[in-house]
Amino acid sequence: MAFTPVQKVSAYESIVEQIESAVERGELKPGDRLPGERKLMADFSVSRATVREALRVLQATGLIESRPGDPRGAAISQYSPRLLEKSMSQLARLEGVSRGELLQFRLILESSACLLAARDCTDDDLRAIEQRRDELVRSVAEHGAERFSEHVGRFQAAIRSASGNRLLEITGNVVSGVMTDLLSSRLSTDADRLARVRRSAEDAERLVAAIRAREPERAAAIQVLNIYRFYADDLDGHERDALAPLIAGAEETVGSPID
Amino acid sequence: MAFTPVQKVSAYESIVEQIESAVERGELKPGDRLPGERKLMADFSVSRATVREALRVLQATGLIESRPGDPRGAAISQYSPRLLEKSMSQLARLEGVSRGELLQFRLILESSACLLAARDCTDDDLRAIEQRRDELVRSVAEHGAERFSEHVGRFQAAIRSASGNRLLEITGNVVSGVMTDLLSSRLSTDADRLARVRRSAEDAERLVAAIRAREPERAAAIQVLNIYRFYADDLDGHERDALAPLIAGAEETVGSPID
DNA sequence: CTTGGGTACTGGTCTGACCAGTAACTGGAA
DNA sequence: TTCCAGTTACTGGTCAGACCAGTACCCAAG
Repeated sequence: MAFTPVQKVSAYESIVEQIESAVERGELKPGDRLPGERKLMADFSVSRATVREALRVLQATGLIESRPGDPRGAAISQYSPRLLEKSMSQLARLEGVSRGELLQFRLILESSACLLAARDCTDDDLRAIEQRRDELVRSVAEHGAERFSEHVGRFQAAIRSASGNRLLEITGNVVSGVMTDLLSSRLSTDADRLARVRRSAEDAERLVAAIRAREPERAAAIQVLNIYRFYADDLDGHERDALAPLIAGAEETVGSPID
Repeated sequence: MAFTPVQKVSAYESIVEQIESAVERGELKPGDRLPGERKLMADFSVSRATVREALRVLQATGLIESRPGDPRGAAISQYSPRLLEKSMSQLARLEGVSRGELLQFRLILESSACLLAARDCTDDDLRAIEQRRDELVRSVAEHGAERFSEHVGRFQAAIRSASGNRLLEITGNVVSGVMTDLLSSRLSTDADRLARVRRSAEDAERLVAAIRAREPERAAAIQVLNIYRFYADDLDGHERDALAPLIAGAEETVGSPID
């Protein structure tokens, strides 16, 4: 006969669970209002401090939002990737994930996004991508490397969005954000950086051409090479080795204009 | 001249930020202890309720752990993918990500993991994979579909771990977990399920052979087909179309024993 | 050296209070 | 009738002080 460990659920945990499951079951939808803390305290028959701890947890996990003074009470939030961002950057930072691993993971995501985008993006998607590309190219021509990261971020985000897969899109956005965050301190010399930025802008044009021509493999390969070359100088030998095959494959594909 | 919006940080938020940044700066490492709540309340010169709300947030984001009665105070936790899991399943559930999207994303992750594992897993990794495969095959032979999901989960987790990329590993684990979670209710008939399970066990053997033979593309393709076929019946036509090209490519690769 | 209480603490919860801030109501001006 | 400003009744944020059940640790008895 097997016994199960007793599990004592604290009061605030129970409240969190009840509200969470109400949201999961769809009884509470984004925009809906929770009662005020004083009402909740009566409903759950606990003190206000306990209610507040539960609400804090729900707020920390991005499930609800509240503003002081608002008589309408806390609101169920629209989904936002904030928590995913936090947990990803936590993973990358605390778990000591190396820059090489981060880049490798990003290459996987970005190349997949390009592949999918080239295969089945809509005309609207394509227009959005081309607009971002124009802004990027113009910004590089006018301001050089200055506002590059902002524009290239938007350009690549448009591609991820065009992939049609929101998991891929959001995860890609997060990883890309974490990367620029973590590597922003390691800026190369201005001249070097400008050269990278110019090459990246050219790659953007090739990439859009490949997407427009519906050449998935080629689009993916261009993006892999583009991102890799942009960060390659920051890697050490070992990290570069781990990426070598991906890169080699990409170079081969890009080498052949139409395969 | 540009003004910046004033941002009023509440007391508990300020506490959270201070402790978080102490961890990020490495001043607090996993296992280290925070002072008790009464000490913290004096240090930050706030009331205990405020300290507790801050600690609740830190606990919800997985940064600290505490047990009632422990005179040593709360402890900085070892990293755990709990938060990532939570945010991923939140994304999949709340954002209304379709099963097709989820599967597509998983195929991307799993095939990449197989690719990397086949390319550069260590002998230890390989041994671990083969052990999981043996357990899986034996379980299917003895108990049929009964404990399949548990064993196949461990088998695939071993492959992800062998990929050498922890981001890929953890993300893959999470997505796979979310998927089994979300689809566990949709069980097919027993006979049908048994057939799927048997085919999956055979694929596992082929997959390990490909990894052992260091055939990355082949390994990736086998896994794509394996997972796709396992879930294909649950998809509708539209969802299947979105995956078609991935599958077609995989079938081609698997078709050629050594390419 | 082990072991069983005792003790001094912990975190979880409660009560009751004050404050700054917001939404909505109200009534008078246009 | 429309519009604006002051009022009001609430909100969430914070504080103080208290009690309880539970834990780690110490120390004395075996």
